[in-house]
Formats: sequence, structure tokens, C-alpha cells
Amino acid sequence: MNANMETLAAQLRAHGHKLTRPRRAILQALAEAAKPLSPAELQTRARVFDAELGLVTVYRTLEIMEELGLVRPVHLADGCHGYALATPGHTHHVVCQRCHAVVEIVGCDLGVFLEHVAARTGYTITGHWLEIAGLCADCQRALQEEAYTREENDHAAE
Amino acid sequence: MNANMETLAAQLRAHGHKLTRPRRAILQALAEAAKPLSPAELQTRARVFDAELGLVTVYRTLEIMEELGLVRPVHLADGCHGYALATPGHTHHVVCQRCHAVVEIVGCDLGVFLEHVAARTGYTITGHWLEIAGLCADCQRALQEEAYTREENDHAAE
DNA sequence: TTCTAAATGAAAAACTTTTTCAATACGGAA
DNA sequence: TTCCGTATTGAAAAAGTTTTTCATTTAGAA
Ligand SMILES: [Mn+2]
Ligand SMILES: [Mn+2]
Ligand SMILES: [Zn+2]
Ligand SMILES: [Zn+2]
Repeated sequence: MNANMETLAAQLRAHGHKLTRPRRAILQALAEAAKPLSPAELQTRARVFDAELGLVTVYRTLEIMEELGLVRPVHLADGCHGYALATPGHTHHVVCQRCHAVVEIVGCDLGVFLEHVAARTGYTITGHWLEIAGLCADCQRALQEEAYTREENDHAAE
Repeated sequence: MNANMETLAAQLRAHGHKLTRPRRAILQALAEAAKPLSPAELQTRARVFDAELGLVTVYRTLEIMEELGLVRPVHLADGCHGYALATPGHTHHVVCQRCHAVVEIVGCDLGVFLEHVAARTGYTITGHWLEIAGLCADCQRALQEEAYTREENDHAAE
């Protein structure tokens, strides 16, 4: 169990939760994930570490971890959200459109923008939620190669 | 049928879709909604205009309207998203935490912030998605009154 | 009015999430 | 280390959501 895992486990303990085999498996799977996972995906991956792990436990553990702020729902452009390990504090995510790889952006600069919004709408702003979509470096490369290959084929077909 | 409705209906026609009674009912219900609606909520409200309307048709119509950009999924802080009529162009939403009233913010100013993100992550940024949570003017007032009433009760109980 | 393809609702199927409950296992107390 | 109470578990069932299928209806062009 690495340092990050230790910290997460300690958080659970600190809030009076037991540190069980299923929960360790779920933490491990989340720590290794490079993209937000649905409960079903998470079960599949966590079963590498606990073959018996039930889906119900995944739901229950995500609920606890979300309350403790250890995990965050990350909304995806298509369909709904997946869950990803959260860095403490306010963060945002950049999600790759092609492979769903996710990078966390710590901190943000929307203060002035949000003041405008408050003034214009009469709302008291209590929070915000920003998801950024893009193409990761790998996928940019992959798409360029695809385009190149397609061009070659087109020439051959002439 | 008001002007806004006419425009929406015309959009459907322009893309080769038929303008049916169920679809008009759905448009009408969306036009009157002050908050994002789930498919089930939308069915209930649209049945005021077409009592027979089936839930399947709501799903199918939302799918078409989302493709045409007439409707947008609005992600909510709790659980998942609802659907709201979309203003053309890039917009964001401010959603009231208490009554879910939604105001659309047309235009946004995240250009510089997004450039930073691109530089830091190596991602090409293709889009973003910002939801703002807050309290609408009405709910601010309502909550203040509640607090006041509670205080009165506390005094009476002494 | 006639005709045809698009669209519809009911029913079934597929999927997801929550609830219930008896069995299990974590971790504090001895 | 063993023992014990209770938090936690997985299976099964229930509840809820979304998609598929199909016979029937309807919009709208001709
Ligand atoms: Mn969602
Ligand atoms: Mn932010
Ligand atoms: Zn990628
Ligand atoms: Zn409100």
C-alpha cells in the first residue's frame, strides 16, 4: 500500500469507518484509474484485488467516500458522471474526449466572472462546477496518424 | 403558440422532422419550465397538453432536440442532469440550490484560464462546461424569514 | 383525398440503483 | 491472543430508469 493509499485509508478510519478488504480494493482501483469510473467499471477493476467484491458495496463505499470528500463525481460530456479520486480543496477536471483520461486542475480563477454573474442575476453564488473537455497529448498524436494513414489510402485508391 | 415556440417548431421542420401533437406538448412544457426537467417530470408536465403522451416519446424527442441543439442537459449538484431549453450559442447556467430555478448566462470569459490549462496539461481544449450553484433572490428571502421564525420560537421556548 | 414513411404508445427487455436480511469480519476490550 | 458487539458484507429481491420491439396511427406531400 503506497503513501496515497495510506492517507485515504487513514481518513476512513478517522471518521469511524472500518478498513475492510472490499474498501481497500476499491481504493486501490480508484488510485490506479486514469479516468472517472462508473460503479460497474469500478467493481470490475477492484475485483482484481478482491474477487468477491459486490456491486452493492461499491455503491455504499462511493457514498461514504463522497461524503468525506475523498472521491468526486466528474460529469462527462456524454451521458452522466463517473467517480474519481479527489485532491483536497477546490479543483476542476480536464477530460480527454477520445480516451477519457482525466487531469485535475488545482485552484481556479473565476472570482471576477462569478461576481459579474451574481450582480447580473441577483443570485448569491455558493459554488461552481467546471469540466473541461479536450484531447490529451497521446490522442492528438493518434488522431494525426490516423489522418495521415487515411490520406495514404486515398492516394493508393486513385 | 408563442413566438419562441414557433421558432423551435420551425427548427424541427427544417431538419425533416414532423411536428406532432406529442412534440408540441413537450416543447410547450419545456418552454414553461423554470428548472431543468428529468424525462419523467417532463412527461408529467407535457401531459397537460397531450394527455396520452408516452415516456418513450419524451426520450426520443429529447434525443432529437439535443442533436439539433434546442435542448441542453444541465448537470445538477446532486445526482445527475435535467433538460432545459437552450439558447443558441455558448451559455452557462446558474441553478438555485433550494428551488432549482435556473438562469442562463449568455457568453463567458474563460479564455485566459483555459489557455493556462492547455499549457499546463498539454491538452488541446475543445470545450468546457460550467454550472454555477447559488440561491435565487426569492430563496434568499425565504431562508432569512425561516431563520427569523426559528429565533422567535427559541425565545418563546425559554 | 390518398398514400407512405415517420412517429407513436404499450409491452417487454435490459440496465441501474436501492432495500432487505442473514452471515461475516473488523477492531476494541479482555 | 482470544472474545465479542456491531459495522459491513453479498445475495436476492424490489424499485426505478432507459432502450428495444412491434403493431397501429398520423403528419404532410402529392
Ligand atoms: Mn449527469
Ligand atoms: Mn473553480
Ligand atoms: Zn486521450
Ligand atoms: Zn431558489
